[in-house]
Amino acid sequence: MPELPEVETVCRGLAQTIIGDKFLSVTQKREGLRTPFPENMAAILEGRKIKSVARRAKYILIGLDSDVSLIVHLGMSGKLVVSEDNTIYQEKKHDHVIFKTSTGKTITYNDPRRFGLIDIVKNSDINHHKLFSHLGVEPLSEDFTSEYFCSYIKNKNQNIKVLIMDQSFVVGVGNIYASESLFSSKICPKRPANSINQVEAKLLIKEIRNVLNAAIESGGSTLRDYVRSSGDAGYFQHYFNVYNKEGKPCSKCATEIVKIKQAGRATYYCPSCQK
DNA sequence: CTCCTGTCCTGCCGGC
DNA sequence: TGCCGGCAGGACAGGA
Repeated sequence: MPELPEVETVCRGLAQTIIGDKFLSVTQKREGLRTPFPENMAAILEGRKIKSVARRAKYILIGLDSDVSLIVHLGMSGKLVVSEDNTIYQEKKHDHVIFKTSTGKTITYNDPRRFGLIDIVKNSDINHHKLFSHLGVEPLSEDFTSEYFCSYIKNKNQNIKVLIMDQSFVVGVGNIYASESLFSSKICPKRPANSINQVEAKLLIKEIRNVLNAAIESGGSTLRDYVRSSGDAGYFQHYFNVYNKEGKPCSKCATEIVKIKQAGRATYYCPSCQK
């Protein structure tokens, strides 16, 4: 999926284009995705004005004037694309929900693998919502400190790479940025989490933020099918140091990048730089 | 508890 | 050329 930078990019794109619009019509082409769509979704949304667009973890929160929020998660392959030109909507394969707004925009939720989800929650209930209650700290917030890091990992024997992808520890870091930030920190992804000392924790926090911020600056990464809400591709993938680079020379020391599997997911690292 | 595996679904790529 | 296995940016349940 889109990881934090991609979701952030989509949110910023949406915020610039759809705030102030009203939902005119909502058409769903199926009953749901990973979970069923909310009951009466169209009735709840139609006529409502969009007040805000925000991100929590990898969730997009579209706040409405009825004090509820539309929650959208893009899963692995979801896209939320806005077209602004008031033209007739042309259905594409895997368009699951089509939102039309009062200013002639069409927002389509397209998701081939259907791992995403859409829900509607009262704003006052968001933090208690099943999807949100277990979430850890935002990596770009001040809550992600080395004290938090070190106390969390105390009894964790889990690989550090798997841990930084765990959304109950820190949110938004997915498979790409986990490998990339460990490379920048010179930390081997196979290290048990509780072997990370405070100096390394500080460095890793810094590098996670650097990598995420750099990716946001670049408009996210575009692999197979992620596109920004404008429909434009991001270009952070050109700056990958290790992700998808198996067998290629390390940018720092020219050692071949290695690919391993951890918790069922591919991990890329430089066996020479990362200790 | 902690940690790992399997699973949801479609599409794409590489190997044969 | 075509078929097939494996893999893909996530997250959850369930089991060891």
